[in-house]
Amino acid sequence: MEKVIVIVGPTSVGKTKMGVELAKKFNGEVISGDSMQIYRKLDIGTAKVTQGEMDGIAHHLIDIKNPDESYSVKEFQEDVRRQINDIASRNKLPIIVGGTGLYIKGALYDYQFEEAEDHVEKAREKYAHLTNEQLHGLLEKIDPASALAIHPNNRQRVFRAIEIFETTGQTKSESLKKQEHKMLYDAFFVGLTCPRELLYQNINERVDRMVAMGLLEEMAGLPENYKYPGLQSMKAIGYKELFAYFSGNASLEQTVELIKKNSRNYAKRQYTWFNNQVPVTWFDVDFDDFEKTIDAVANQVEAFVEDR
RNA sequence: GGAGGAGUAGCGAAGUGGCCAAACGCGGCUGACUGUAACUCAGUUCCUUUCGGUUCGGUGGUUCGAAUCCGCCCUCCUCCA
Repeated sequence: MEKVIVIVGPTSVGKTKMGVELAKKFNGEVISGDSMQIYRKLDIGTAKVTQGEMDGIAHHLIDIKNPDESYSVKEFQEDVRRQINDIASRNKLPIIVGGTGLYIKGALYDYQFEEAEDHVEKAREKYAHLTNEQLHGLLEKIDPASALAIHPNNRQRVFRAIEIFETTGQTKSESLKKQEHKMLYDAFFVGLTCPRELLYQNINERVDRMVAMGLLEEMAGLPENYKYPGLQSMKAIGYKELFAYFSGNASLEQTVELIKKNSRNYAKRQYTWFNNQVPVTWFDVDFDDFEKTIDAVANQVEAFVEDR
């Protein structure tokens, strides 16, 4: 099994920097595990690595889509697996850095996604008129096990479960049963963390910094066809809140506060995912002496890498 | 100094004699997650593991029973002086 380093954690803990530092120490290349940094032109709001921060380290899966394009776990899975093979074949260490839990897990575990993406919208339109309960009732008929696992109010997931059946002829629960839920790689998960209060403070400060660096201008400067709230890229925190501001329905202060809050909530969800979905080894980040944190992580990574 | 209004859980805000540990919203906390995932959804939030205990500015009453009624006191707001 290929050895892979994975750096995860909530937003604003220093994953990007850690990725670069480890890549330098262990002759690695970084693969982004972020669902929003794939988009070109969304730089400030996604806290995308800058050329300077990369410091000569190769970064993959960044800027691979335009903001009006969609992307999915399945594509990510394919892209990451290809990158891992590629990097490993050059005798370098693949280092996945990112905060998108599902994408990362989907790429490293034996998640299996069926083909047939095109019918998705159709199925969704077909049942658009149904209430949550009716929709859930429908799922209960075709896939009782999934219906039990998905809350009726979670319309999006109920839809998807129905779509899986209608487009593949196989239910979601059947599909899951075929999988082993095993990791396909020899991965070491480095989790970066810090006290909640400090994290929230960092997040708040970072949002202020983004605004100061021109977040509003970045959004305003996007081509018109990218500024559509329905786009996947425009679901990104830091952008989706801006629509209300530019249409005059929210003050700048309200908007900034909302971005901070959404970022904090997001950070919490990331914790929940990484704490419960994946075997993470957590490291406390020392922001005053990041070198110390790097050393602590590097020690364990070294032991992991040398153990072949 | 006078007139009126208000003080409810972290915040906002309902409640105006029993069904009130107190609606609802926000914020917080916890969790779920296999093609929108920076998405979507759920639970929880006075103390207590349970039994139970202590609350609705303070205090003293009325009442079988009070956040709700009465007296006094404190604080805040508006208006008059």
